[in-house]
Amino acid sequence: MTSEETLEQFNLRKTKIRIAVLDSLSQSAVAQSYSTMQNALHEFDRITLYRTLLTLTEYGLIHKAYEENGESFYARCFGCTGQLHNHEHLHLKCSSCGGVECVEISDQLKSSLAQLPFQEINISAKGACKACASA
Amino acid sequence: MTSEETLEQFNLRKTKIRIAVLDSLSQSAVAQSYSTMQNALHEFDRITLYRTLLTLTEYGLIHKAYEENGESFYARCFGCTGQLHNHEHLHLKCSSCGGVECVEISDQLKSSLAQLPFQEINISAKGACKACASA
DNA sequence: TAGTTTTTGCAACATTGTTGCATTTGTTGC
DNA sequence: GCAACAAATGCAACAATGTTGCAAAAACTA
Ligand SMILES: [Mn+2]
Ligand SMILES: [Mn+2]
Ligand SMILES: [Zn+2]
Ligand SMILES: [Zn+2]
Repeated sequence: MTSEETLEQFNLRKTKIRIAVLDSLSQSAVAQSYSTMQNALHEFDRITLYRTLLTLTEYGLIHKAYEENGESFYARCFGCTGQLHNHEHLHLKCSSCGGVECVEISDQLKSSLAQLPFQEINISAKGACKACASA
Repeated sequence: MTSEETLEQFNLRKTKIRIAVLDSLSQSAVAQSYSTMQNALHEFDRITLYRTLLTLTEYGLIHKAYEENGESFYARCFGCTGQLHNHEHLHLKCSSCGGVECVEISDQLKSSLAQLPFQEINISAKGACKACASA
């Protein structure tokens, strides 16, 4: 599904920056930092980017995968809603390249997490990302 | 063990702000935000607080329990080192009062986490904290 | 207590978060 | 396509935090 179709489906106006952000995150294998996106989308105002990220997060189209020292990383969501955000994966911050990626987790871990009486459970970890581990 | 004794044990100089920070976090049942600590310790410079938190974190005496929208919460560590930080608990951000607390996790979840090939695994969740849930 | 090392306080700057408001853009009905 | 309306954008403005350099002060050691 294209980014335009996705926005339509969620009754969101199809604006340039929303399409650009969704396109960018959909094509990216890793999460993107706010500053990276700001550089890539420098034709847009940073406040507009800020509000775009808020809106897309609110509607469950993207999620903040990681935040450390004021640096936030965003990734495309698949099957999330604004209400329920229990990602069935963890967020790995690579100690080598600094990148952030979403990593699948075991069924055992999933079921352990499912028993917790909380919402928006988020696991983050540090280690070598796929690219750096295989290099 | 007093904060002074702890600092001594780690070969850290016993400065006023380090003692104050350790005292404050040791007595607190919940994690404290940077701004809360800054207000409480307003007799110290904020950069000094910033560096104090860095140092105490580096030595494994405290840990950043939660960070969101640039707001960081710190809590006392028990049995951590600067190297190994796999907390066997999760960090709950209360949707009601906004506080952050460290919450024990099940043995099953612990063992699931132990199988992950990563370091510094951190689980955060949102929900009602102990105080707000019982109110 | 004197000398050495570390820490602090302050200046300085960058980045990000956040809101208000006028202008522009997207959508809908004609 | 065009007008009208609602929503989003761009810009100003400000607060908060992150980060480094450096001189003065404090902590430690002999
Ligand atoms: Mn993710
Ligand atoms: Mn904790
Ligand atoms: Zn990597
Ligand atoms: Zn609470």
